[in-house]
Amino acid sequence: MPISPPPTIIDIAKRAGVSTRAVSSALNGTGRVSEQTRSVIRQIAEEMRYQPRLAAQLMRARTTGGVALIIPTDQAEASESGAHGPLMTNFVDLGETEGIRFHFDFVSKARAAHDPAPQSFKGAYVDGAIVTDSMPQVPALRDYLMSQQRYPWVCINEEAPYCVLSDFDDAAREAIRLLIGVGHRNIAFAFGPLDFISHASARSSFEKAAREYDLRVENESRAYFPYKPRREGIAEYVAWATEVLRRPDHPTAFLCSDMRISRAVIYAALRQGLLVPEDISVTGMGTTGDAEKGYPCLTSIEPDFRALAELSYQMLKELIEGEQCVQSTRRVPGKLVSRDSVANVPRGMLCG
Amino acid sequence: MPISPPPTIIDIAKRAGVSTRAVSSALNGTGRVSEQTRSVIRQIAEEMRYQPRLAAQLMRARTTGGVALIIPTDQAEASESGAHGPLMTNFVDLGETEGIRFHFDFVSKARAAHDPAPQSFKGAYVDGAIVTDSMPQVPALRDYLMSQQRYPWVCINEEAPYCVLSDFDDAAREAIRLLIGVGHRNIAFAFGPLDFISHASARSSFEKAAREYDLRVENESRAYFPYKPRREGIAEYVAWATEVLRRPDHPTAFLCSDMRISRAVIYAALRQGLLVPEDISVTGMGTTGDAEKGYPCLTSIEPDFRALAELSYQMLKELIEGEQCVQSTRRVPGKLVSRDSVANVPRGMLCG
DNA sequence: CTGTTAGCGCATTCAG
DNA sequence: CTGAATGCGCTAACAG
Repeated sequence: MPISPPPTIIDIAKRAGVSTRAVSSALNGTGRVSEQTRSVIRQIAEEMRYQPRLAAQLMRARTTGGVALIIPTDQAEASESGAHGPLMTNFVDLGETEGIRFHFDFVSKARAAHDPAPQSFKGAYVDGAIVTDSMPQVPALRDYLMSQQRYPWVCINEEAPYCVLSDFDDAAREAIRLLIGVGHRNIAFAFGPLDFISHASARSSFEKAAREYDLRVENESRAYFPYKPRREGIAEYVAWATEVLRRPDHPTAFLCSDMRISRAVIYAALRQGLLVPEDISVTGMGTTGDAEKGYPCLTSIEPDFRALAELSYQMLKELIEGEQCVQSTRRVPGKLVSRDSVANVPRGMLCG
Repeated sequence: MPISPPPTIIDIAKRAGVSTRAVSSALNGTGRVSEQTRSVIRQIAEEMRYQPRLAAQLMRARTTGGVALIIPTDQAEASESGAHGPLMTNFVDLGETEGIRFHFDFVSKARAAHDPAPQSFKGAYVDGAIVTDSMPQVPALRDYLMSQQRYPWVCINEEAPYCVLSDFDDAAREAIRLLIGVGHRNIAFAFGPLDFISHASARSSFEKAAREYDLRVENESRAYFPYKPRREGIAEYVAWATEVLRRPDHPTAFLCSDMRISRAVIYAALRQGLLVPEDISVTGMGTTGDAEKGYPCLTSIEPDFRALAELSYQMLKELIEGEQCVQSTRRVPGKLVSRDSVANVPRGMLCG
């Protein structure tokens, strides 16, 4: 049997012997309808499995109730930033509680090069956009966003006219306090590419905290790794960590701004017979998923994705609704979560 | 200045001094318009930055040109299945080349419990759906999909009336041939929860290949791990691997159906002074991202996400367009990709 | 061959 | 509570 076309309010109106206006009122709670007819109409709508057509609603409405979540992605490193997963699921949650349609819109470097306008800005079915980080990878997109006026947008973890940024100051302090508390004095820092705001911000937070706690970090114990795709990066991290750990007075703890660097350090340590966390402590930075995808699970600093999502949406909402001027950049503190990669400094290495 | 509303074909028609029909024809290549007026109209549309309103197009069209990619997700383990990333980016690519709107629709266990109909089935803005695996986590969704008639759907890596499944037979053979080729004879198997089709299918592929190559796998060298969330799982893997590796005649290679198990084995080995890959070889199964997010990068079996996406879309297209009966379940071979976790069996352990 | 007119589709809402 | 108008892109039917 051919599937009958979806019912419209007209079908319902006929069946109920009322006008379409009555149906609309009854279902949306607008206008005036008697409780009597309202419940009859509801009943019938239920039976016929009525669902309003989004297209028809969008035709009428001046505002769409939709928000694009724009995710710049270079196909090659699609899976590298573990942040997209948690961000998306948090936006899904938010969409459910706030009743808005989030439209996930991946824009690839290749596409942006020949047409920088994101797909979701094309059909007039969103009111604005939230843009996730990793924009340095897709510069054309940024230029386009700045140049257009129609859609308000706010950035997550990226400087922009309106943005919300992770703040790692507290978490960095906490991490260093934790390490000092269990006896570590000789600590190494390792950072990912500083043109990514998360790494740059982690660095400044760590350096600030180190100063506050009078921690001396040797220059040889500081590393800055440029961007390398995938495996190449890791090989470099391992080489560095191996080198550092060969020194007789090597550090007993490593603070890293990237999970892969952390993993590389652990690997390098283990290969020289140094156990983690018994001999060497390591912390990471990134998502829960990445922290728990290997062993030992990493004590690490994590962005507060929930808050990032909520705040960015709040800002966007203000921008969409109001002439109201909102605070243009906000910060949300990251948090340190303790797992299994930090322990007391070994007896033999205690100094003072 | 207030932003002027987006232009419509009416605005263009006025500006060009023609009818709206002419504009529509010119822009869509339907009907007949002289090259003359066509280029004039195109010019004007360009200048005015005209974009057709999706809502208006959808109103008229009987088919929407949209496809939902339904991703069942339990918030808690959102980041666990690394497959979502590669799948999504492949669908984005596909959407660009095929000119279809893919609508990513995450459905959480919680939501499905009180309303099993996916959001994307509500407003009549897609023609059908592709459903990714991990459905066992959200059983209500499956029941709903089976019960409804309106939208055709095809499953990826999950048994269903229409589905496309990864086939690891060839890759498993290749993996075992690789290991045997470099001298391994004493091999262990470790599998994740068998109620996930990927693990179950990996198991049968490995067992089949083992028989073909006359490989004897001791019963103590086989492990089946039930589903445990996150860290708990890993601790168990490590305990098992540690135990196995303590045996004097321990295996020299581990074939695992999950990257986390692989990582746990490597960790356990390293802690007992066994190097990977020099002393112990390990393979994994999963995504490129997970294989390269730690060290050593894992030689592993990977689903062919590109083909999975393409085939599932082809099938769905046939279902949407045709009364045509399509082949109802198709298989796409996974592939073995060599990285750094497999090497020659150590001299001392060579047998025969 | 080139073009126009007159609806269609459907949920919402203003004026009765 | 009802009738009719609105929003906009598409297309069958018709005219020059």
